Amino acid sequence: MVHSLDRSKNTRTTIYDIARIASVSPSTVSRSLKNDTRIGLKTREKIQSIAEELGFRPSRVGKALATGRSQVIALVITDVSNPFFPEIIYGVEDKALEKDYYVSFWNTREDVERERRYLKMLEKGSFDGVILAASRVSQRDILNLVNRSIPCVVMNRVVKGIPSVVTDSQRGLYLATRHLIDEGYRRLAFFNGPGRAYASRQRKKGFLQATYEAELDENKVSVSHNPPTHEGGFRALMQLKGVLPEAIVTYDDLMAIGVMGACRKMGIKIPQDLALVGFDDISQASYSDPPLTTVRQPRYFMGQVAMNMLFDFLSGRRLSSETVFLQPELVIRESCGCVKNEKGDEGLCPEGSRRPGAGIRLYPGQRNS
Amino acid sequence: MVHSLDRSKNTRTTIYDIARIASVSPSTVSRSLKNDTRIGLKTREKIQSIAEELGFRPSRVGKALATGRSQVIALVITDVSNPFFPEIIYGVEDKALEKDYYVSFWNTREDVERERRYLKMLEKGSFDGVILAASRVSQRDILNLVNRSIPCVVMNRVVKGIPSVVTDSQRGLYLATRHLIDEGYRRLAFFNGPGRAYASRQRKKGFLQATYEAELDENKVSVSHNPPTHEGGFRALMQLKGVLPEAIVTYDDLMAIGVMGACRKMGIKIPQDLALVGFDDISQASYSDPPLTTVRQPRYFMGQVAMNMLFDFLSGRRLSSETVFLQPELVIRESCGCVKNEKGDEGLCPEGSRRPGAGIRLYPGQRNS
DNA sequence: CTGTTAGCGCATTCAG
DNA sequence: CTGAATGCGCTAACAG
Repeated sequence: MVHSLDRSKNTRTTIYDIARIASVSPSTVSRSLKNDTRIGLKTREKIQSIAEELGFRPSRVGKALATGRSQVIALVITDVSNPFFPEIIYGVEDKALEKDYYVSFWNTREDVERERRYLKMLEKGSFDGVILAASRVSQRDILNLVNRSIPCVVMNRVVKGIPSVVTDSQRGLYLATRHLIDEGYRRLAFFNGPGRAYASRQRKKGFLQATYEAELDENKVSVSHNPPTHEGGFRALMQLKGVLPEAIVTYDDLMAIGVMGACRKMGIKIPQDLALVGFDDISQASYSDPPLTTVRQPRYFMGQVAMNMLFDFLSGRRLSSETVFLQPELVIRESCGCVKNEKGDEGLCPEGSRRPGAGIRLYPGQRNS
Repeated sequence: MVHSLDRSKNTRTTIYDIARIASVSPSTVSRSLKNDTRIGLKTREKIQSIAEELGFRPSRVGKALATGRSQVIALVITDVSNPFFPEIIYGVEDKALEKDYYVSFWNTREDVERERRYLKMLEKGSFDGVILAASRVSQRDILNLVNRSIPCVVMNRVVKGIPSVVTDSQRGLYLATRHLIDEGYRRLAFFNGPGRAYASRQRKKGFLQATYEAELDENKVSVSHNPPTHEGGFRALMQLKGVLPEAIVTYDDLMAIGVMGACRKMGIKIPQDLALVGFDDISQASYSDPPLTTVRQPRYFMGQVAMNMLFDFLSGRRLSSETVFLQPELVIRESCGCVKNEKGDEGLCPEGSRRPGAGIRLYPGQRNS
């Protein structure tokens, strides 16, 4: 069926075009396309089929102007090249797309000034909300943003008064340290991240908690602060003085991989001479040499949770500022020395072992699919 | 100075508010804020200062509806976790932000169906243009998208009739292979990527060109096709039969790193037993063990160029469908065995060596900053 | 140099 | 069950 509509040039088809063809009013079209039951079934179907036929795509911009909602949220991260983020991004994206939302990324590149500039652009911008997946600015800056009335959820950090989703990394580090102690290691070092950051403080607590509990000799336990990067780990190991620890836990996997590099250079064998445990379970962790024992954060799930919280916020369903804690999980591979590599398949990445968010169930009403 | 404006609640300040306060018409405000010289300097400044004072942020949505431009472009990539993309993304982003454009990412995750779905969402959507930084769909699909009248630029691939920006990877592979031959290697293997892809065909040509030129014994030269991943490289090496080549060139750095893993496992020493050259110069290449010799693509610059081409397109300045070829550069490190590591500083990432787009100057009117 | 007016595409009262 | 009218915030053509 061909309608007498001028689709000749670049002019987009609107609900008015459809209205004209269907001999109804634009509002009827608008309602029908949303399947509003107030419109008779016949008209509704008729209109929908016409829309289909014309390949009608509603203008998000028109809609945005009318509703005051752009259906776009902003996701602030530090750096797309950081392997920590992809899974978080996918979690956010998948949830967003389910509700026909888009996500726009903002890479601060670890630059506080840049982040501050971005936040300024975001406030009262065209975004319905913001997820700060990694933020280095002060709490004040964040609260400022929020007071400018843009809904916001933060991740990997707790900001009072703002909904947050974090992994309980104190517990994560406790688990890792405890495991090492159980395996008989006594001389332990924790290569922590930058001192002031929320996660660093939590992880340090977890580390110390485990060592205190086991009543380890304080002289055999050390904590240092380093950049949370490959190079940070490399340097930290090279700069060790005195006796080599029996085991090292690092703030994140990138550092652990840096430590591995340094050990290769120094002729230190992992895990024979040194046990090593990381944090995050980035994908490289499973094909490093040896495969890295680490503490997994349920990143994909975290992304989903954050997006859901933002949706709740947007729909006014929940204006709470609760913090959601997700549980980490110790992933034992070979670098901690308590698993023998008999099958000899290290180096290949066991897909099954990194199902996003597997086994975590803490956020009320959430399920892992 | 305090104006009698009700800023009590969530209602955003508009040009009408400013107009009222300044006792001018909205259009005067609109013009003044764009610094339109038709408006008297005094009024302009007065209005600008009022806007400033009120913290006025123009609504992109209103503007979009009025102008038919959303100031958002879509960037289609396969996977944020692929280290190939970050620099491209930054190039696009930086250029976009300069002109107050936002970029929205679309991760196809190497899934052709997903990509097709995305392209459908993009057509006539709320985007001013699309950059396909990595596309796996057919040319037809792409041309379809474009015919739906959304400006489009493709990268890393040449599509007839569409502006493209690609690295001359035939030349890249020629340079790599030629270098190995010059260094005396004669038994060469090329671990290529998937056979059908544009880049694979080009790179294979470059490899063969160099081997023909040097009149290498055909029996000592081999090409295989593999997934362009860490695992693809790992597997390719494990599956080698017969005599180990003296040197291997891989389709990309990820594969090369996979090869390194396999070699460690097999007790093959690089570069003593085997020379290795990658492609791309991802950041890991400089801190692998040993540091990887590779062919650098000017990715940051490519991103900038693509964004600029899209802008040209949008402003109607150039509707050409030219293909821009950028020149690759051979980056010699240690894995090819022609540089001795005397300083012993491998493992650290030499920042200076990866300045984005350094030294490339091929796109007319472009400069590297 | 500045104001008036009329949309851009859609959602949403309020009527009927 | 449906239509008319209005407005979201801004731009731009047309008048002065």
